[in-house]
Amino acid sequence: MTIKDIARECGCAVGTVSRVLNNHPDVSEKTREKVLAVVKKHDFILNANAKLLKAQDSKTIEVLVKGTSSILLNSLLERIQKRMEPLQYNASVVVLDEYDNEAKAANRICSEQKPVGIIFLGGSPDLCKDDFARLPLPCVLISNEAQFIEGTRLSSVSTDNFTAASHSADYLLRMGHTKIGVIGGDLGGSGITQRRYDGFLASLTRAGLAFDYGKAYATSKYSFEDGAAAASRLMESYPDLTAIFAMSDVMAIGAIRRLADMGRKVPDDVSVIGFDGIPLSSYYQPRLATIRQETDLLADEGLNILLNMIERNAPPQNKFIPFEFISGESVRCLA
Amino acid sequence: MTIKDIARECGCAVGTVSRVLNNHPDVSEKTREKVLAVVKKHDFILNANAKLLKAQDSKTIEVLVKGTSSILLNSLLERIQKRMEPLQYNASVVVLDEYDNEAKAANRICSEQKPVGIIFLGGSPDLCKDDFARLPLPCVLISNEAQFIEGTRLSSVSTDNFTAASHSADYLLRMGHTKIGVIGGDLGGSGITQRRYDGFLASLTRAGLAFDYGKAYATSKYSFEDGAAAASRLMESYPDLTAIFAMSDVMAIGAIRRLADMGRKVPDDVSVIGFDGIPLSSYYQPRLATIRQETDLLADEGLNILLNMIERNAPPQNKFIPFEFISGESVRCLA
DNA sequence: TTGAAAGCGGTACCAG
DNA sequence: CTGGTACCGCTTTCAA
Repeated sequence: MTIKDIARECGCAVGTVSRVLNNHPDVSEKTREKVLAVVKKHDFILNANAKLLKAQDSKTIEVLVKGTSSILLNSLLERIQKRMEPLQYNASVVVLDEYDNEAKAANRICSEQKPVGIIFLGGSPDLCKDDFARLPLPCVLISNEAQFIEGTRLSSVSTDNFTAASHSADYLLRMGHTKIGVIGGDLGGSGITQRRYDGFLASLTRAGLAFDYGKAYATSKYSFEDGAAAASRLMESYPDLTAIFAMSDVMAIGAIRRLADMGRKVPDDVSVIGFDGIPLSSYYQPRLATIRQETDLLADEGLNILLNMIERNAPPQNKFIPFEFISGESVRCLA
Repeated sequence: MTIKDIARECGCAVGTVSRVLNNHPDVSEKTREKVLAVVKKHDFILNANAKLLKAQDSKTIEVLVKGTSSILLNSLLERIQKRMEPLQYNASVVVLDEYDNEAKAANRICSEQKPVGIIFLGGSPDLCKDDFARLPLPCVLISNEAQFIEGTRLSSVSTDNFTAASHSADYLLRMGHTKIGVIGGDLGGSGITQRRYDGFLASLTRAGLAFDYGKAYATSKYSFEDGAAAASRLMESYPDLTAIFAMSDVMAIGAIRRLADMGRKVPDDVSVIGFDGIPLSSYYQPRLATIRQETDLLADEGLNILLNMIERNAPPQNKFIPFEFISGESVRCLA
């Protein structure tokens, strides 16, 4: 079933059918109705491949998601889809594997889908600045900071990870904790992990405390299981710690569970603080102390910036959106 | 940058470049090398739109995911992608909104992407049997039961929801609970919710107990928040219940948290049992009693069945995979 | 082994 | 307002 078949059945030319299906105004009402009737009858839909092959620009905004596993990404995605709905653009979501290069993928998608803009969710963009720099269209990174990538039409909206982490650390210090362990991702690069670590360290330094990376830092992936394992290692290398700063809620919860299994109750014996503010954090027992990232705001701002770049040719922009500290029930005051 | 540009630069015809890029054997080694060099130099990639427009069949298996929000779906998706990697097929993932018709979408994708098979994750297929019936290629539903859809090349792999729910109910009964509330989705249709409800009821009936739907059933969506709200309603309509059967772990956790806030401790005051066996269930406090669905097995079996249909023209097949009951810490024995 | 050319299903321009 | 037609980038058949 092609546009040709429809045209034949309507007794008109393919061009006419195309015009009807694309809502062009220059078609007589009579013809339009006839065509629509036949189209409906067959449930006909235009072949997107042919359409894109021809098109110079589609009204599509591409959303590139890297790693579906994160709860955060899912809520961002949901919000973006909802916000795009009433707009003249349509969203196309592409899910990338954890390990493939999002900028390369973006370049390919550009030439194929011809989107008017791209939204990046997740991933760690420092890996491939060059590929990012090559992108010829408006892009926005959501939840990753892009301040460091230059020479592109690349914006970003994110939480101020440095300040937020520093805020959490200050809270722990204020509650009388000085022996603090950290559970986080791999350091290095300009990723989120490093920013959070820097913020944490800055607070400790300001308070005149040293941080012994070797005994007080445990590396963990983004999973309950890994968070739990990291907690075990931490308790071994740093048995007298009184608080743990985890770089995600998921790690924090893995840690809390493991601590409980080791007979250490949170917050009575050990305090734990998370990061992200996922819904679960307020449904866990105990409720997690954490940094709530306003995912809806992140998504909205990201979209706004992108639309500004697309429609008004606005320059790239790197924006922080405010975070909220939730004190929860997982930190005990030693003072 | 098109195949024409490459051809010009190589001093050969487009057909030759195409043959090289598709690994056809009938190209001289010399020509092949020259073409590949130029291709590499420009990082050239074929335009997928043009390719698909032309192609009769792609070696693509389409994965249609409905509703990203579910943790279960994400782990299924991950597993499927991993398993497909070494195969001759490539996976293409399409994420659908909660509310659009997956069978219609599948029909469109069929004519556009020309996949060799489709995997459906999530959604409730009873809505549109006709559209499913129209699908002209091997399909498999994972985690949904498709026993009832006829006249299609439609297979399914799922947990035996009826038996599993019945098993949970029996467990509660054996622990001395007779006043049991239920938190679940909308009933009706042949969806998972109804199957679980039927299984639950069957056990109660077998034990000679009546179930008062009006006071003992609270409807909830798949979220912590809704599970919590449902728990509130349930405690109001059925204050003296001693156990709650929740149709998902997420609902169960929402309920447990709300019960705690109402001063009812789980399992001391109220017992709660979940369903799904998501990773969180064993990291929550208390650990959840639940039905563990073997997601990896679900994914593997689904893929196997699909491949059998594609490659050996095997008939559709509806398969249950075994589940595991986890007793956890959220149910108290009254006996 | 290679080149030339006919489509795949649309869109958009040009004439009428 | 409508029909005819040249392309979009690629694959594949047919000849050379």
